[in-house]
Amino acid sequence: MTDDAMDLRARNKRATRDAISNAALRLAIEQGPSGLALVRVHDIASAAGVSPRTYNNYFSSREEAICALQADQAGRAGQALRARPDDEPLERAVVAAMVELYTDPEPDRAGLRMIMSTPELEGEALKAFTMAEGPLAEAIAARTGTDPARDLFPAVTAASVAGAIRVAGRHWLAPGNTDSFAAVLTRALSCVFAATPS
Amino acid sequence: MTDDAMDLRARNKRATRDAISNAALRLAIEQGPSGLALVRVHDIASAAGVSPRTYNNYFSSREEAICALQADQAGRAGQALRARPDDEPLERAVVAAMVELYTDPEPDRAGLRMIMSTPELEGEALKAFTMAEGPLAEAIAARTGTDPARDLFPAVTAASVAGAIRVAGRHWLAPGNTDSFAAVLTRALSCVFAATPS
DNA sequence: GCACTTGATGCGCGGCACGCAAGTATGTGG
DNA sequence: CCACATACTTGCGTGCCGCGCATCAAGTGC
Repeated sequence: MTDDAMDLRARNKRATRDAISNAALRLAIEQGPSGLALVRVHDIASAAGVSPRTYNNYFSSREEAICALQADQAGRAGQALRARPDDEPLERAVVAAMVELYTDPEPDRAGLRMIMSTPELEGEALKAFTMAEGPLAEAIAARTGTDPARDLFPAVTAASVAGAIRVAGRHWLAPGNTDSFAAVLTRALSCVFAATPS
Repeated sequence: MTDDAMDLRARNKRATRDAISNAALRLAIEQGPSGLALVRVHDIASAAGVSPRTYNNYFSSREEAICALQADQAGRAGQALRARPDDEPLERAVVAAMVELYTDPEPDRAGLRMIMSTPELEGEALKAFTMAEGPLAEAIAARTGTDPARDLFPAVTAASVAGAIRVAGRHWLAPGNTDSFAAVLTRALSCVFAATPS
């Protein structure tokens, strides 16, 4: 899973991918939410030290490039839950897995704010989040011993968890908030498992 | 709210908007999920009896045009919940409101399948769904008497409800399913309010 | 070292979003 | 009934983008 576990080709590929994605996010943050249109593909590519043509060998839209890191992280949700001990009850396992996933490291406020305050980027991030629901639902089903094909519980819970993470992010970004993301996330997730106001 | 409640200008505007959006959806269905790229703006416009330039006075992307109907419907979620009697308990009110919203009329299988099996359209629909969560959260907060600024419950629940509707849609489209959408939707929503497998 | 695989790049085409400036239909006051 | 104000439609031009194709270079296995 680490760099030296893959051959040179794979490492270079990941390196350029990360370079492009980091450059895209950085430029987007510099321009601010209102200036997304000013972030040209050419700028991203040259900031990443790569040709424009190469840029879209990796991404087919600016939004995709900017949100790639978020997408990768969300994609690990399923495996994060599976990594919890089998005998842990669902709620505890979900909270622990998601807190671990989103606390290492603490999310970048500027990047998250940029994404969540730009409709086009939010849409892209949303897509990534939703893609992650499938594996997460399977992990939940495996843990609860339910059949995803017949029972809607795993899928609905996965969607709820994803939604809670989004809500937590939004609340964490709210002006004047001082709590750690882990704290907010825990509060949000507790709402999923308790149908009454906290 | 009905047609004759607005002046001619507004009625014409809505008429062309609907014409464009219907044409877009129809053409998309004809081409199927894999052929979205073949649905040109020019085709949509001429099918709607309007110039290409007018098309993007209303929509700035094919996806937006195709998903406009879904988006409008989702946007009514908040008001649908507010329309329920004040003394109705939350779960009952939510289920009733959403079933009413999504059963008049029964969703179009072809359109829904088209959208949910095309990543780009799914992303657009997702965005529309998420936009509707805000008003829905406010309606939930008003009903439960909680403060949306301090308590995450309304927002998380709104997100969960939206997620449940999506899951219901996906399950309803699954091959071999014979239940009505209302039935599936009710089952999915019940998962939101019960943290244990049904 | 050599043939093969795979990623990077340059070029060109078709398409799209959108600003701008008429042209035209709709609503209003005299 | 008519002129004026409003705002929707349309054509045109511009700049940017996604992507197929052919080529080149770096990496890999024998």
